[in-house]
Amino acid sequence: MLVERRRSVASQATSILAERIRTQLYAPGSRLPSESELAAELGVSRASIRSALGRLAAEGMVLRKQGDGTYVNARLQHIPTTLSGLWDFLGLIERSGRAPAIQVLAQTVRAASEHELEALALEEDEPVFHLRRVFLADDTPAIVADNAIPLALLQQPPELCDGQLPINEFIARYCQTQIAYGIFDIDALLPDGPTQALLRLEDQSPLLRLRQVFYDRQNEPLLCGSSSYNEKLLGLRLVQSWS
Amino acid sequence: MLVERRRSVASQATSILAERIRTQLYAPGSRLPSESELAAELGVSRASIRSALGRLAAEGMVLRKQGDGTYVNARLQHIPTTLSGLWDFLGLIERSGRAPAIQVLAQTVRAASEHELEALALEEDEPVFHLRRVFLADDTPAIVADNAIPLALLQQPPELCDGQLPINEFIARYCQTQIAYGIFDIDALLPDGPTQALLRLEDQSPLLRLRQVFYDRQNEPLLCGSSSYNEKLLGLRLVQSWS
DNA sequence: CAGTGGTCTAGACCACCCA
DNA sequence: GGGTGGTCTAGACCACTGC
Repeated sequence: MLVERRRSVASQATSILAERIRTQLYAPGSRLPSESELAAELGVSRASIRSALGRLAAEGMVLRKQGDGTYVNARLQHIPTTLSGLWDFLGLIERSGRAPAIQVLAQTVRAASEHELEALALEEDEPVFHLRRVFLADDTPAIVADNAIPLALLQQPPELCDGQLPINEFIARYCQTQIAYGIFDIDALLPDGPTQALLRLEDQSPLLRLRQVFYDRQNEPLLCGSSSYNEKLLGLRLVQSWS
Repeated sequence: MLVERRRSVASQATSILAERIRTQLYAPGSRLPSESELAAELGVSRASIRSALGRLAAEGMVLRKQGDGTYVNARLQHIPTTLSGLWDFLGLIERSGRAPAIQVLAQTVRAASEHELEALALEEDEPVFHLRRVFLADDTPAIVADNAIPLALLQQPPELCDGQLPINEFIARYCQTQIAYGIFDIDALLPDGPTQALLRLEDQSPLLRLRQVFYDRQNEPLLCGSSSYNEKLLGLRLVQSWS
């Protein structure tokens, strides 16, 4: 049953169960088979099944009741957003039911700003690769994202990089490394002139801003950036479950 | 070594390791003992140690490198906020280095608003218990929080309830149930007059707003509410780590 | 190569819920 | 009491890293 290589058994089990819930093979509100039954059916250990159910429970897709069973959450058929999904702008737009697209506005090399010098631990006057993009939802601008990467990390000439890539894939492809973690600051602000024009905002309605710094496994800064959301358009909805 | 009752071994191990990092017994940037060594030292299985390290890694406190070891994250000495910590306003203020306090502004029973009727799945004209509070950071108002609970859920006369309690303890104490999960919407908005006055805002600077609905294990709505942050004062900082 | 973290299993016991 | 999820253990093998 579970035979793919290179993908963990627990991860495959998660996908299978999520799919069964999505297709309502396990109907909303109904009780799933017990962990032992699922383990036997999929030919894996109960620990692997528990790992899979744990991930689904963390996303709110299922509710577990000790001594009773595991139930499909009937309230969450159309509300999937996790914290890690927050920075996946394309997925965010897609899940809102709109067609996502990326428009690259600028892809340049410039001196690092003061804030970038500190955040990226750079030497004075060290250049960064600056990527400015707009994420469109059904052709309507929804997010403006600016990202700066130390030029020294790029393994390719900047003009050859594909600015359409999601930022984690961009890093993986052109910096030959992986994002281990990120630190995010969320605040609210009134858009400046250019941002207001880019997002085609009529009034001065406030925006959500996400500023982020990503680090690799060696704890070296990879990227810092700032993204402004038109949250009227997208809506940031999270699920948080306890123990 | 690990002898407390009623608290899981993995949870106790998490506390022990977190404490060792906090007190720099494991210095910033240094490598922790291997999982097997920790398991032997604490007298628990490697699985329990891995569970503990997994939680610390999710919060960014340690970085794990396959084939190498687990390292104390030197960058995160003073940046602890997880998604679940976002709704713990007292802790949020405390971690920002200020003295937290709660001021109860209103503790009343009133008819449910239209939005509350739907969110809490109430019958027409059903009353709710409404709690309006301000969270102070060093005596400066930082957050205005409004919460509505179906009156039918309260096991005590509303005037006898202690409005100073954190909302999850309030629910546990007076509704005899527990929050299983919550759905949160984040947006940005300009404060209305009363809010602006309560938070003592001089200009019309935008606020972060968190709207939430909590559910219990039976998937019944427990509470809905809205909290406005003065994020200039507090700052919302999150850590997200991958795989 | 030896040692590390990553994955998985089989089996055990407990706390809890419901009939 | 029987079945469920919650916890924990011991042991195994793998993938990867650094020397």
